[in-house]
Amino acid sequence: MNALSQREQALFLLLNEIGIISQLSSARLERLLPHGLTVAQFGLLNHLVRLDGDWSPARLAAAFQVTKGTMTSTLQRLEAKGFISMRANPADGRAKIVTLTDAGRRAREAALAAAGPGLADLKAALSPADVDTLIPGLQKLRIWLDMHR
Amino acid sequence: MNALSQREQALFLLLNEIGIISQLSSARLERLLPHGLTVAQFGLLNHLVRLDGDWSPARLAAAFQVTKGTMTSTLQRLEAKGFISMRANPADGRAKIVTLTDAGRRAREAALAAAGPGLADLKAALSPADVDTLIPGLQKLRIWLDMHR
DNA sequence: ACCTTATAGTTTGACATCGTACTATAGTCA
DNA sequence: TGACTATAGTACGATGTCAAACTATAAGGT
Repeated sequence: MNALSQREQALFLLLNEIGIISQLSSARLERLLPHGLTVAQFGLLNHLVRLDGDWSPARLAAAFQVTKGTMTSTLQRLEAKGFISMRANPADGRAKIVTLTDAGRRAREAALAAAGPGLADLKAALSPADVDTLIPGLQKLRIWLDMHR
Repeated sequence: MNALSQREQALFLLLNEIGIISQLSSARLERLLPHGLTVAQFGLLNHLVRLDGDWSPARLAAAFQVTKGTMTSTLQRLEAKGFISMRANPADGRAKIVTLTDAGRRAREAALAAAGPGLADLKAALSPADVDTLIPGLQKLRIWLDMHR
């Protein structure tokens, strides 16, 4: 009936918790974001601000570990909002170059300011020690999953 | 420029890792499932098998922490596959009663058997101690998020 | 040069999810 | 009994996501 070992059950529980947290925290964050930004869009803006330089959609897809199709869609929506611009890569006829616009930079600032309080509330849920305990294990799991897909 | 304290940044990183793991592990599981079952559908079948009794869509939505609309949609797809049946609740004209069918029970068995190996592989990623370390903190976070939404 | 393979990006169809709005039934209370 | 409020379920539109199929360009090998 239950074909899972105890260890497998623990792993199952772990992934279950992670799924629920992901869902709840995304919904929570998204409600705070301005300009109708989604979590995916906000993440992309943050990435482009922090790691300046030229990014192709393919590199972005790899960085976020989503498919190219998913990245195409998110980039199109951000472009429609005027927060990024895309141009052809003169050195590679297949590729595009993604650039953050000034409006995108401002939107990211506003989003960060709006999201801050939501994150601050979370301090009540987890102590700094809790967070430090969780992060290494989760990174291990994330890296393993990334390498074995 | 970066309006987040160090602690907030750590929390942000934590939620980021959780989001990526959730995405990768769901995609991984879904590739293994038979009958075109999705993770959401599989979770629902598991729930109905383990916790026998009568469940309304509303109770299921609360248990899975999704909206009623989401649950309506998933239940309709499972019903179309013949894995659950729904009937009106004679004691409450608003409510429905969800029941697992025999085909649903068999599909869940098959799905569990198919998912087992994928979970077993994960043992290579995390030791039992790692899992035991992660679960309490994640539960704390999940419960807090659930209570504050 | 040509053929094969790899990579970049888009499109499409299916699903889960949210939030909002809506209908119908229950329950409460004056 | 009648009005207000709460709950159950559904519908809709938007978004993210995947997988698969497709086009276009690049790179390698013979």
